[in-house]
Amino acid sequence: MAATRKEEFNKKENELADFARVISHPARIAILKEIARREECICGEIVEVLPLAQSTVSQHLKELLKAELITGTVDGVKSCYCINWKTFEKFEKTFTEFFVRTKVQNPNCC
Amino acid sequence: MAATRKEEFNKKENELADFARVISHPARIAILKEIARREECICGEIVEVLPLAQSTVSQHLKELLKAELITGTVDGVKSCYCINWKTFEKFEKTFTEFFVRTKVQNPNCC
DNA sequence: ATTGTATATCGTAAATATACGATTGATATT
DNA sequence: AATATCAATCGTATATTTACGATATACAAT
Repeated sequence: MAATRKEEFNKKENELADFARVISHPARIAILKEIARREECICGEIVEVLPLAQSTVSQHLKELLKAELITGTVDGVKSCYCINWKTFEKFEKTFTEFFVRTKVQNPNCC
Repeated sequence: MAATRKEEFNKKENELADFARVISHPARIAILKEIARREECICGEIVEVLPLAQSTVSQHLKELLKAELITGTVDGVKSCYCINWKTFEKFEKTFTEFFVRTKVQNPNCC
């Protein structure tokens, strides 16, 4: 790239694109599902389940934290992760809105 | 990377991740919205509206075609693009299912 | 036939993402 | 205090993505 042109698009478009990027890797989806399934997960449990090195899982967790899709708390030497349901709902709403609004734009659809 | 490990994740996870990747750039979202709004778009109209070079828009269109989110037909010297609503619905369903199922996994949520 | 127009493709540069091993830091155990 | 364990971070290699200009191709208009 010369330089990204993302700033030239509007906020909604960038927000949806950013949200999509967060879940655009199967590892991050698997991590989210695992944490949701267990209610809360220590990092080691996630590493055990995923076919990736510990450092790679840690990187993916960092991405999810940055997006605030999960929260992380230190429990002694371990790290415990939970889904941040508030953000999770926000993601869901943003995607749903995109799909619904885009369809509505086109009166002949469906 | 050494080599991607995506094959090691299951089909559903990879499908959702792939779908997310397609809409993980604001230009592609803007293109989809523009096509939906106009019902059908010739390439030039999209290029006019987007803050990107013609060749870059063409690349994004190719991505959307590859994902079958749009269809493209040649009309003389011009190219006309439409939303492929069938795939569009499939995307919507896949995202919705992910959000709903992940929430259901966690009985204490909401 | 020549010229113009629209768009896809090619080549390339640079940014970003993904993955891993090694290291670090912090706590827990002995 | 010494050692073990867990997880974050660093450094690095490589793959992928994004962007553009230049070029090629195909049709339209003159």
